[in-house]
Amino acid sequence: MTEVNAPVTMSDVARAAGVSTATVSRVVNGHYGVSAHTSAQVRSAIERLGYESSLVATSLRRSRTNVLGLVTHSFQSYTAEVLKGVMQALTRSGFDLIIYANSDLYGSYSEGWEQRHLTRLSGTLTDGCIVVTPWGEVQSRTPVVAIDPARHSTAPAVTADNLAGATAAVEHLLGLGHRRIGFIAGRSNLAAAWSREEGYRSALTGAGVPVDLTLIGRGDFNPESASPLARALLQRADRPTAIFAASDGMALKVLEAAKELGLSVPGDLSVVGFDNIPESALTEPGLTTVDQSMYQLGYEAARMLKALVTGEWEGPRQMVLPTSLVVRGSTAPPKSITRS
Amino acid sequence: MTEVNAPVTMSDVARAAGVSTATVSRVVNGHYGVSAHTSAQVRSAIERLGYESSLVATSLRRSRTNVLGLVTHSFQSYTAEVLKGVMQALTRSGFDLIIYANSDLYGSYSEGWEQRHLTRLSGTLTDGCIVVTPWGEVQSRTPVVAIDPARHSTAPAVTADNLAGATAAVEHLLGLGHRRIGFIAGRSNLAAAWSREEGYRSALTGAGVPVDLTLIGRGDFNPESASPLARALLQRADRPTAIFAASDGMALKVLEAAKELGLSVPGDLSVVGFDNIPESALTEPGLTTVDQSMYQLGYEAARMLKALVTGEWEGPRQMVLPTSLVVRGSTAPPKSITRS
DNA sequence: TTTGTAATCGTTACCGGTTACGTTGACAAC
DNA sequence: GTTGTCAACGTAACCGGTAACGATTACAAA
Repeated sequence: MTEVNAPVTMSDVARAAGVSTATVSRVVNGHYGVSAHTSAQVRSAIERLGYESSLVATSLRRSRTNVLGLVTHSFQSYTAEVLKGVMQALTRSGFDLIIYANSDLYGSYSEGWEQRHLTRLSGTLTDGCIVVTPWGEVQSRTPVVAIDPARHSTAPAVTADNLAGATAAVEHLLGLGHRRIGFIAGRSNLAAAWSREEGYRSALTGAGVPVDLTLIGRGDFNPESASPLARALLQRADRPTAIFAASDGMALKVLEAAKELGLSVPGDLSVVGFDNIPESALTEPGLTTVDQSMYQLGYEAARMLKALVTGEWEGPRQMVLPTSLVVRGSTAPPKSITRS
Repeated sequence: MTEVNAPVTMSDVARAAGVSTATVSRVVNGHYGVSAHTSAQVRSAIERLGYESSLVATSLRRSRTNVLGLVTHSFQSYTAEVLKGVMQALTRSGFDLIIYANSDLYGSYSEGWEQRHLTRLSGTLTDGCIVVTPWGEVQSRTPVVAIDPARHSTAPAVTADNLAGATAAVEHLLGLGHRRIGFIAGRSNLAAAWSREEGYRSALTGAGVPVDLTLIGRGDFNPESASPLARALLQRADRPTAIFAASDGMALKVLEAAKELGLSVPGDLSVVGFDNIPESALTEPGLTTVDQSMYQLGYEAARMLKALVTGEWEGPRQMVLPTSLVVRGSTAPPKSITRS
């Protein structure tokens, strides 16, 4: 890297080409009203000086920047998968992507981060934003698409079919013969968390198993939040024979807790997660989970945002993507039951 | 989301509080020269209107923004792992992160992308940048740390010990009894690609095995580039008994090609990769590879950049992190050899 | 030759902040 | 009473671009 103290600006180019900055601007943006000769002069000066327009200055003055934003609270496996999908959807679209992530100055779960980030970017920098797991409603001058939105949100959003997924997961456990099934919930203001709990409840009810509130632990999707909850459930005299966690990150902590307590999985305890993050396939045994294709979520969100920005979107503004159960080694019939 | 057409600006706050924008700015930035009473007035107005400073406007005028940048050419597993490390290092550091990725308008491998991105950001938006796998030297007003830099670069950089890793990988194959070992190289202008090839050569030479240039395929780290090369190697009459690919992405394509040609791994062919991306553990059989902790690369790069920006860096400006061989199911002794 | 029109290009206000500088007024020292 | 000092605040220039508008010129038509 070479340190350069004087960045080359548009007026440098203008001076070198012997024209005004307005003309340079016209050349750069391909606007009407520049003679071929002048244009060539300017282009040559740009080339010679290595000029590149400042994203900041441009976006301050202009409404359209051809940059889409993505704001996220933290950066984990989930986010990474989403990002891959977003990038795929944006390839050769003419839109660049800016991802903004904060350094958590206000603490891990400071409310309103999505609004703060959004305001800082959306003022001018980006033409629209994707918000990953927002906590509430947000305001913005430019279109916003949420991935895993807050409950009761009517804003554009892409989400997985959490209800069906959770139902399938619990029905899988019921089918294996489990009746005492614990649940570790996610942050309740997220629609995803709510739907997954709803799936858990309806599957039980559908099978004629009463919902035991003491078997429900209140986590917040943060893996660490699951450890004490899992331990509490597993140290009960009448411990559940299976635990369904609302996210893989939390499910992995359940596996950890079981190991610490000397319980074998799936012998003494079956565990099911939700998300199908890459890590869930690497545990021993592999984690049975619900796949929600975070890649697909990102891809569809980006596609929708792109179209909203250009004003071409015609489909529904809320999209639900299918989920599927992935059965791995962490689930088996409970010991006390012998299935035919 | 609610669409709002008038974003609240600093002058809105100033008007509401009955002061000038200069005073608001002083309050926001905690500068000297505002009475407690006025300050309270302004703060109240900010709260009431929900004002948030525009990152763009601020960075245009100011030199310091407390935002670090990361520019990358594409977004794959490798990048995602790096990002996790970067975010970890930046947690509670007071620096936010902006990731800039382009949409590939100029084609997948347009030269000079890193300089273009950097110039657009570094003008003002960021205090410094991490560049992931740059193709050449870059110029910038602000500090730049490269991850996997170009060859012969003397700029600040973090890289894995590619030479040792590649040597270990090939020695592993040699130890299993392989003698005809193919190699699929990476993009040669990257130092990483060069070192990995150097490791391949020196391991062979060290074992008294002559380097057969026809066994070396020239890839570019792009997974797709490996497919035809792998097929070419495997369709030879005297096909190699093992292939070492300079990246996991390419190694996975070798596995694919082998499968298509009806070759069993590791029975007919051993395969070794480099990187240890999550996917490499999920294949059947698992891919033997060299772990380079991309997480660690990101973490250290961010740590270095942070210190360079604040002027506190004292260590060496080029850092090499250790690698380790991860043996999985894709390597075994060649069929013709029986080891004692 | 005069006039109209369109092409070309410069001037300037502006985007939303920051900051150098100037102004005001309160208070203390002379 | 005058002067000096300093805190508190406003004014205006500025960052690097964009775009509305006005000015200039060339060329064709009258």
